[in-house]
Amino acid sequence: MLKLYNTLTKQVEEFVPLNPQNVGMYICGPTVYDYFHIGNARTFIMADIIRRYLEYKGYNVKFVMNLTDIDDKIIKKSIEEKVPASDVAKKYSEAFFEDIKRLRIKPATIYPRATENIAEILSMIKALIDNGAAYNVDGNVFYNVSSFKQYGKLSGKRIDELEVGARVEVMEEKQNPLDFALWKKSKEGEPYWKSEWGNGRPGWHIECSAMSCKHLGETFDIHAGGNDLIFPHHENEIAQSEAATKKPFVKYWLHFGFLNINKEKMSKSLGNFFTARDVLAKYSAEAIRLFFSQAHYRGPVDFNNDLLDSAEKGLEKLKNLRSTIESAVNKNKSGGVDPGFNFQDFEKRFKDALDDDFNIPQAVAVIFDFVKEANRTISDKDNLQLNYYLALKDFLIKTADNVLGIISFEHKEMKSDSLLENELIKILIDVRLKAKNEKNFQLADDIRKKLESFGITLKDTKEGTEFFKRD
RNA sequence: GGCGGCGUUGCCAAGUGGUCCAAGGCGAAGGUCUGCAAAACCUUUAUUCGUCAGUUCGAAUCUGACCGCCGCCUCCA
Repeated sequence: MLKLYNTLTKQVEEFVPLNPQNVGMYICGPTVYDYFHIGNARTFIMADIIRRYLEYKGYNVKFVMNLTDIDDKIIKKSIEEKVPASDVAKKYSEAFFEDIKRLRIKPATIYPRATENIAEILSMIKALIDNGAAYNVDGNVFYNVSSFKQYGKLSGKRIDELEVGARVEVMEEKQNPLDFALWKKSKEGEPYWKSEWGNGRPGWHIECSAMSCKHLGETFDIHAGGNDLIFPHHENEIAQSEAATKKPFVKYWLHFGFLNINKEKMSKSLGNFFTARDVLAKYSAEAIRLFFSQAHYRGPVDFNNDLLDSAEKGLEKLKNLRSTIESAVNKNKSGGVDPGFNFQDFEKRFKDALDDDFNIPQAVAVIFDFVKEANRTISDKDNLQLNYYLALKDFLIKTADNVLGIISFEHKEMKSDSLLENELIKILIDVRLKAKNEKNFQLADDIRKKLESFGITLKDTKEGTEFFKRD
């Protein structure tokens, strides 16, 4: 039974989807005005693992991630770069898709964009006005926060306390400083869409309400995002959606902890800003995923190169076992003994960990325990049956590959090995063997060292020399 | 000022009342195997969970105080 922490109730609750088979999940995607950063990557990866785990459990997940492709930051960039806002959005949307692919993030079921859903947005704004939750002031439409009695139920904030803070933008037109824009009147030269209130563009919060409703319905199961979105973004989404539909918006709210650099918030002004691309240039997607998987999704995480190095190193254990499995499978020997390995137990521990509010670090620990146990069995007995190796592979594909995404079997297999290259390596291995037999260890070691520098590792075993290529 | 989070071994980090004298990863030390390696395996590496006081038969886990760190309250994953 899956339990998860719900920000709305501040409690760990049993997960009961609205429909027993199908789960609707929405995550706030990027504003496409720049490359996304490593903190965004954490959110996307955590959401990805949660989604994959729900699928592992047999749910049919409809996973919706929006792209905010029109907003102030995009307009600002378009002015700076003297290109249309749509070009900025196009460029960074494409970069976004490249990056998430490299991070091995499974594509969403659908990626709705704000600019492609203006009609839905307008009709929701209209419904809000009709319901007395919004008002138009000279082409700007605002949400009337005081009209929604439950405003603050997600973030635990109270309207009267917020007003005292006096840090909210002062705008003459607003009835209440906390009211937020649903529709922004366009200024000269800005992109706009026509509406009954005049030319303008949608406010930030409304697109998520409108698009989640369109694709997941008025009430859906899971809404996720970074911690900082709790207020005001998600609070506003609730206010908009529930005032428009008069129905509960979301059943479970999931929020991810922040990524810090040396305990400080990452920001461009502090100069400690890393895009996901920067990090991918130095580290593998699997290492990045493993690194994030070793901390609980709700807590903060500190990011630096040493930690990524550790993760990359830890991955070696997994990759080495993969190599062992693959060379055993390739040999395809018949006979051998069945070590009586308890796969069910590991699978149960893996499930129990993730059922407990997605305790991904615990699930990773189970994987490493599994690796150790598998290696122990292999080093104990040298005549193991093929089925055993296939079962090891099957387990790792189901868990570490398909759910966590920290190792890939498919990728390895698809890597096109040149026949010529392999034959040449075999010749070198033969030469080295002769050298070894003649006790010419210097030559033998030299060959091994040279091959190593091309990423080819030789391993002497009882059954001869094997070689592995690093990814 | 309001709301929330955090402080566990050399580093990262899970655990939130007994089965924990605390998982897993990295690092370190010794050993097995090997011509030497690599990989793997074995052993060791927190009598202790920010501090103090309390509740309890029993606490890293609950309560209180204190110290330290951080986030949100404004665009932000």
